[in-house]
Amino acid sequence: MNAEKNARTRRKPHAEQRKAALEAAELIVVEEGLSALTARRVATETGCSVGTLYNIFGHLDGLIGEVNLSTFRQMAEEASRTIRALPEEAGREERLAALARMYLTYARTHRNRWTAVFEHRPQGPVDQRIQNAEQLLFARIIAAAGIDPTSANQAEADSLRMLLAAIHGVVTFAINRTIPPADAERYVTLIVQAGVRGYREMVEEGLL
Amino acid sequence: MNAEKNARTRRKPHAEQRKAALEAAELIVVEEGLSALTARRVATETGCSVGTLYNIFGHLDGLIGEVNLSTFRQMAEEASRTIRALPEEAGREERLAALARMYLTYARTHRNRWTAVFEHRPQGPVDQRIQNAEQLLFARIIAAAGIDPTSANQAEADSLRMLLAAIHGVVTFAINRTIPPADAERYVTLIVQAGVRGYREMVEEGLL
DNA sequence: TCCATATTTGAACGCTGTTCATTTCCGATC
DNA sequence: GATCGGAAATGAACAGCGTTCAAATATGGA
Repeated sequence: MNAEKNARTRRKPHAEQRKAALEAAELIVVEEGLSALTARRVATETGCSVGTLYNIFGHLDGLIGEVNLSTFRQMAEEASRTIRALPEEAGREERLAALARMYLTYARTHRNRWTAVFEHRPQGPVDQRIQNAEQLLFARIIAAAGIDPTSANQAEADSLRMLLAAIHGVVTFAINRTIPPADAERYVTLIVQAGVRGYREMVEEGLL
Repeated sequence: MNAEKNARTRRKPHAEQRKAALEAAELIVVEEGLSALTARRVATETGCSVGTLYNIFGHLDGLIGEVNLSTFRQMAEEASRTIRALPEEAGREERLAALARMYLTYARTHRNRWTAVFEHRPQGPVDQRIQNAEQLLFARIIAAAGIDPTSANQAEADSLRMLLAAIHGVVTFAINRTIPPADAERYVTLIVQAGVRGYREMVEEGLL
């Protein structure tokens, strides 16, 4: 009767089912790609019914969203690791280049995971938690580049945003056009160098 | 009996059906996006049966491939137009910037068409004609940048390839993160400038 | 023990791409 | 004009998809 009491008393619903479904879903995506992820398949592998999955996640998009969220978190974690491994005296170019190579490496070694993030086009609005994870990742990169996020110099943050988009493009092509690994890594590094230096030069010329 | 004679005599099979199906498919993609493209739908709208479509195109991938091929040709045509409109004395940076803006504009004004090209992941090997169309487009850009394709300086062609990948990344983000149009155009131009200038600087420093 | 409610279930719906036995068509031959 | 044979068109059928929801089940509280 008392909803509050029920909520307190009742053991957290869906907890184990949710966890099991997520693990199964991640395994499927990692091993066979997003297109292999199916409600019936996850249900079978977790030993529950499709109906239960829909009770938990609402739509399949919800389940896919969870997988992609965990991918974003993995990438944010990798980014932290990369930044920590950087020598104290590393400059902006070096720091960004390391992050760019990390992004490329992540995409290559977690190909299906990484691909799933961009293959998935959710019908409804994007989950707030995914947007948060995305922003967190970006914030870490901003910080690693030595840019004050509250800085009045918005142009600096903008140019970094472009640089990330550019790197994403190169990684995308590297992933599905099978550029040789060594080349791709060199390319990504070059893009960072060209971007940072081109930006610096343009600032010096008063173009920005 | 005589196959050769039959082939000569018989009116070209599937000709009108093929044309009608293609037109219907393009209209659907343009107006509602790739996900609305359905074998039954095309069949209904062209007044034939699904079976006939499969006789003509083999798989739905074949039909989608045709739509994307025509998109590539449109882009190649736009590229030619852009290059022709360029002043004779325009330098590499200006020429590439114009092409990059054209790419962005095309993606924005033919959003569904452009998106379909990258949403579609064919099962089998990519159609040779699409690869040709892609190469033609790239060749035109190479030429517009004033690079001799047979040049021994492979580094120059490579750096251009990277630049295109980078621009593609920026356009991708511009398309589905809704960056304001004016900003996106500026970004793309900046990427070209940064890329060309960064490359030049690196050559001067002997890094390349 | 019994009840009310929360949870799980899986058959069913409408959709998809794809197949293929059948029918329909049409040019060549008599 | 009739007949024939192979090419072309057909659409019901199949397996699979995401999704729904009435019915079955499980469970905490009295």
